[in-house]
Amino acid sequence: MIIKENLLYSAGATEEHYNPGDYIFREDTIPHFYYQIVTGVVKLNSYNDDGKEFIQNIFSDESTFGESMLLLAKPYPVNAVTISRCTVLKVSREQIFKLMDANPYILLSLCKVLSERSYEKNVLMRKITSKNAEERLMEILDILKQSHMNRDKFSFEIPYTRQQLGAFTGICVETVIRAIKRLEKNNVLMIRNRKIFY
DNA sequence: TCATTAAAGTTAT
DNA sequence: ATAACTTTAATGA
Repeated sequence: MIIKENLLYSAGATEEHYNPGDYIFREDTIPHFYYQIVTGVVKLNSYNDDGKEFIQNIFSDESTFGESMLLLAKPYPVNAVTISRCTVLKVSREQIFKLMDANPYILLSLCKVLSERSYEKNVLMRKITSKNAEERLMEILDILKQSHMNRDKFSFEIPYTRQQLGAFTGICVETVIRAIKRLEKNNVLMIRNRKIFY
């Protein structure tokens, strides 16, 4: 959790409810709010000229998203779309700036979040330059697993569909499917009723 | 090696 | 039932 919920409420936070597929904000619009997920999963995506989706990031419970654009007051370069039912706290830009003024540690934790995001992007960019789809996929599986604790083989259920993995890596679904099957043959991962365990 | 297209199978709502 | 997701196969860059 980046900012305590009661603090957000004291800053006039409103609780927003979304159904899967709802847009929280759209590309090219100006940010006016700080968003923090209470429950649910949100993706940041964009579409290329062919209409192919590219997922930039996926966030779930207790994380904030779109904060860098809010601070900069630059138009969103991505859409925020809910993947599941979501409850999200929403605080106006003015109020969140007041909060940061009054609570230096909030500023600090925001800095930390931004640094983390930047670091993750660097790692991702570095890894995603791997040659073939199979290796690229393995790299992002590694990254995803790092966020959850258990290091054991096959202990981590990938919380994404093959389509989402494809949109996340820029690989088409069919290739994801084939690559994953090959990885299963090589004992890198395990498939149990269509769920991927890594 | 991989994207694309098409078509069919499976699961979730 | 319908939509969403997965799978297989053929083709071409």
